[in-house]
Amino acid sequence: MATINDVAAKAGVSTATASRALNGKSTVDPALAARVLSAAAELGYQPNGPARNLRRQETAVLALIISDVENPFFTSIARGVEDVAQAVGYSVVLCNSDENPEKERRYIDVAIQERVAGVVLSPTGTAPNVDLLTARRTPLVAVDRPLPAAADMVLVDTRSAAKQATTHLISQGYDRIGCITGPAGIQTADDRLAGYKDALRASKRRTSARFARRAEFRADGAFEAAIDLLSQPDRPDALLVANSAMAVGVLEALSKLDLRLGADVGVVAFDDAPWASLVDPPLSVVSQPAYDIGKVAAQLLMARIADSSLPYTTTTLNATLITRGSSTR
Amino acid sequence: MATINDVAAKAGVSTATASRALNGKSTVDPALAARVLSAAAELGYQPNGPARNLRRQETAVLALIISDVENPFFTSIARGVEDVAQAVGYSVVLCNSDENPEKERRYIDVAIQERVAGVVLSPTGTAPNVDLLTARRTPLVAVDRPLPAAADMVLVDTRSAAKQATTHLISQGYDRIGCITGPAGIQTADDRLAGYKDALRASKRRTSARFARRAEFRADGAFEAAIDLLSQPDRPDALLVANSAMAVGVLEALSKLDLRLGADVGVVAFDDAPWASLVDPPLSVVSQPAYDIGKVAAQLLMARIADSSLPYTTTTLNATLITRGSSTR
DNA sequence: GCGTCACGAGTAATCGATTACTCGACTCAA
DNA sequence: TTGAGTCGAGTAATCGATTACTCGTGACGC
Repeated sequence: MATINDVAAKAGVSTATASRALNGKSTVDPALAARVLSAAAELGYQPNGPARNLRRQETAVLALIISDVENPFFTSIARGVEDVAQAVGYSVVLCNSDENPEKERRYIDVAIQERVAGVVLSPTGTAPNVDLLTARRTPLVAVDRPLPAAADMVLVDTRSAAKQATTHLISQGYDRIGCITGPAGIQTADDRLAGYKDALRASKRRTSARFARRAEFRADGAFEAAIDLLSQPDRPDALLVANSAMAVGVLEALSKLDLRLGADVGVVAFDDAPWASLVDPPLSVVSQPAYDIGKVAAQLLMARIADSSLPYTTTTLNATLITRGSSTR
Repeated sequence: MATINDVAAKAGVSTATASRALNGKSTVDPALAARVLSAAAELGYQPNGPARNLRRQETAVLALIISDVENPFFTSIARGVEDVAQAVGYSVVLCNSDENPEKERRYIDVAIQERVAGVVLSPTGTAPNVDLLTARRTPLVAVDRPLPAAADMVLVDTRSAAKQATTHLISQGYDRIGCITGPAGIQTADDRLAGYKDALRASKRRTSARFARRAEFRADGAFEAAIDLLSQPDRPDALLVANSAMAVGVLEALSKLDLRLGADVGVVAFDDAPWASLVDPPLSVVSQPAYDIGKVAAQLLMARIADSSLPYTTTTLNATLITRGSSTR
């Protein structure tokens, strides 16, 4: 593969001049620069990234480590990050930690080793993973879930959204409201449960552990949980569901138990999936501004890359409740 | 950030020995190796990727360039690629070309510059983009869509699946069958249309351009197309839809036009989305083995990285028709 | 007892691009 | 005419890790 030396030789200049010409630096005779450029084109020269990065001690690559590529919420974030990054000439590499702290650590290691310019992370692991980054002053923005560490964060007011959704269910006349949320320790899962309890408490209802269940953020776990909840003698008559994959499981459970969505069991789920309005009745959802999360995160990251002394900020975006038929009797 | 020299100095050995110890090479006194390892741990040493890659002239990173991160079909492929890569110690970086040849080229450039070990590509652009890779003998596997170039490919027998799905609709008594597929020039879109026509021809029906529409592989385009098709005086009584995002648009159109799924308009869509069985009646689909595509692609890529002289192969996986209520009157 | 060999460890070259420093040529003003 | 200043281009150091080659030590065989 052609190197810059080959280009320089072919153009009859020194490597230094070739480098300057290729990078559009000020001080090169236009005639020489043209010779260099055409030599480069002829040879199909592509700069050697590792060599350049080694010398420059910096890269124009951002790592985006998300906890689930198959979750549309995270892929929307990805799109937001990417749009911003592209606009300023950065590339984004997406890594899938799969809610697995070990995989997360591996990708953080890769990010550090490749000396990426910055990292956007939806943290699944615990503090030690993140410390690897902060210890090296790698610019970092956490999305979706807060971090104890010193870092910028972009979050959603998920707790109050959960409260609002639950209050909505109460106002619609549902009485025994349950909640299916994600694993303990995942902040968003805990927040949604907390918001749910906030609403019950605010309306002077007793919160009962019998009506709350946890499962992986997936359809099958939610299915089991819903079957379990809805098979109780005094089953819940409404459910708050913590994301759209879980909503699939819940709706399957309703259908299996022959319960009517809305009429028998009201449902509000987090994440406005494209299919939400296709089910009958249409599904009420809490819509999260995923794309904006990514966008804001990328902007914060770019700012911090430019100036590492910036104070750390936490941006909280609003989720909005979209009521449809599934939360009305 | 600590370098290998710092580690060597701290352990009181030469950099060469430090390097050998850190890489677990044979010929190092265990005592020295232990000193090196503990020095490295103490300093929080992380190798400098660019330096290592520069010297080694190779990386343990695969690039996966897909045309739409928000399409579950592609994220399933991603998961397949990643599982295989992880198992053999490679990392995967995901790049989103967004069906945009220009973005695709940019990411291919990045892949070349970073000297990734190999590329898995769902090609959206035209030949020149890919030539950049083949000219440099970068191992390449094309997925989902064929490539004129010399490369391994992993495809789906999408044409015959489309034929089979259409034949199924015919056998269910639908008479005027339409097709909503993706943009011209995208092979899978063309194949699905071709398979659809194959079936019509095989049953001695006239294929009519009036019943075929193209749109972006998205819900909104398919919505328009469906509205358009179904507003005709002698509207189709069944539709073959080229992917699950489009299916969302089609179902929205049905609902808007007050047509009953199945009874008024039979539908079979490509991709078995998790929500397909939640709509009423459940949606019949052509299920593609996305995860396996990714898995096979990664295996082929690893094989070619190990031995570049391997003959090029094309693997065609089978899609399976899953009939549910939406294709029965 | 001496030469050979094996082995562990160090020295220094190397990967390719960038850039500090240097050098020569030329301009312009005194 | 000459010295200061400017500008363009080349030389070589540098980034950090790997590794070919070299060197010294000690074991072993003849």
